[in-house]
Amino acid sequence: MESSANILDLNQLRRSCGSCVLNELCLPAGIDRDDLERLDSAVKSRRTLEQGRMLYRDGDDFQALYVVRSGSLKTFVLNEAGEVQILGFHLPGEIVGLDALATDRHVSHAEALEPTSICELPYARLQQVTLEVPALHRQLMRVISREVVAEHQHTVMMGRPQAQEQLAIFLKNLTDRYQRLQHNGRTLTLPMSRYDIANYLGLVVETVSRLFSRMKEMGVLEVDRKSVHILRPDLLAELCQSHSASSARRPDAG
Amino acid sequence: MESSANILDLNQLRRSCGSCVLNELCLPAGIDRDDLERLDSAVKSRRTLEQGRMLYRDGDDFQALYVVRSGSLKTFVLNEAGEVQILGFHLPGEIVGLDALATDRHVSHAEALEPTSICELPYARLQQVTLEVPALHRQLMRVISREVVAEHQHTVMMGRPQAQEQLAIFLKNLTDRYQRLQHNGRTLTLPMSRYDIANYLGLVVETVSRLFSRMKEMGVLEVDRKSVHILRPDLLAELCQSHSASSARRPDAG
DNA sequence: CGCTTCGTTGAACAGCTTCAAACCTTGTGG
DNA sequence: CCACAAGGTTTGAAGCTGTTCAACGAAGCG
Repeated sequence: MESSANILDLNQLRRSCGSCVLNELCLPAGIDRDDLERLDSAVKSRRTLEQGRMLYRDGDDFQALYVVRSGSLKTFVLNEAGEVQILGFHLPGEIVGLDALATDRHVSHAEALEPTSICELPYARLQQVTLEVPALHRQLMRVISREVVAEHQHTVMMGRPQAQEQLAIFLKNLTDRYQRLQHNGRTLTLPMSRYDIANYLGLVVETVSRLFSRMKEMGVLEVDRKSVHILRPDLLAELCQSHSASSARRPDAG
Repeated sequence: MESSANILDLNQLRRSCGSCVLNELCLPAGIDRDDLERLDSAVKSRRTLEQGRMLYRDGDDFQALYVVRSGSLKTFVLNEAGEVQILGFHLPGEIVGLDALATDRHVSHAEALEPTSICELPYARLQQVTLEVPALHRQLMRVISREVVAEHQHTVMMGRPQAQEQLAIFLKNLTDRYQRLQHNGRTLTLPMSRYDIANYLGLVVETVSRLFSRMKEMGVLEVDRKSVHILRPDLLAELCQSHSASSARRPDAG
């Protein structure tokens, strides 16, 4: 097909599948090998994207849900003025495309942040299989619910009054997610730009850049462009806690 | 059961049902009267909450999904420091409880903002009915997807750099939602406090209060405590547009 | 090698937050 | 019924954090 296919590493794919939502879509639901193979052969189909390529756009017909196999995506919306708001970053094993279930059209954009391999789940076929394997329905709901909860975390992050806290939570969340992919939990290569991080957090790029520098000075981490090494996970965790004494403490406890 | 039941007005309930997700759960999916009645009798069960009462709490077992019939809810999470982050306000016809599908436990709180009537959908029974009426499965997915999209809108709102823009979008969104409930689209009674609004937008209460005052001075609206009357919907719509020339304009259009 | 984009740093500014006080509403108990 | 308490709301003044504007360096790409 195209040369970007060789970039993909088979071992990485195997690692990805181990933590793939597809896996969770089947295994814990008491599905036997027969059904699993039916699912596997029926709905899987691979697809690769170069950096910067769109998986889908706002307005596209809904065809499928997608699971990231390797690489990463960002999803975002544009307003009338052409301003971006990034909704999420999606790592291997994570699902995208749920936005289109409501109206049969996508209402956001999905773009590859790096060379990325995608597992496509044509919805018509997926629906058919969930009909034949009812336990899958429940599992699919679980996966979707996780997406809802993940967005809650994004909200919490954006709601923090201190930018440093926001970035700390962002980095902690990212390391946690990469750790599940059996990466070294302390070193990560950010697939997204500073602009993307800033936009995702509701900040400007200068602020994010300064915060990285400040955290470096504090000895929390080392940064060199896309590469981040967490020197003091304990300090990072502490920065995730609020240090402003006020801010929305709960009035009553029950 | 309890005296709060008389607060509920039958006409209002009828209005609510007209725009209820349950309605959309059935009608447009080509479900016949027979199936519809099966769904209706199987999953509906009413429940009322006084102001300040919890529908569910973080950690509660997952029992059911809930649809607001009348009144309103707020959902929120608490961090270790006891700080609140409000995730959403939920008006008649809207669904809550999806957060628990992933882990079979709720990971957020839901509290009544006013005397509120709830339609409970015990998940076990709902699942059974969706098994018998496959078209319902698709409809349920639509409803959930709408929830995802609604959270995207929350993200966009929080991502705006100007507080005034945030509040304008918030008010516009709220009037639009009440309008679908066949209320007068220009007058609304806010069920939530200024604190709640501020927290939802990631601001402090003083800022929200000042913004209301400023919008009043601008002739956009009239405010008296919980009561808000939109005098100039056109101006409000304009305030929803960004007036800061910069902020995340898209680099490329293709 | 020059161009463009991304990232970093500095200085000035603006807007939101913080702190403080007063007002109003609501509910409670004398 | 009124006084008081408690919480919600508004307004003012000061401070600070993040933004804006600007410049520069580094990396990626033709």
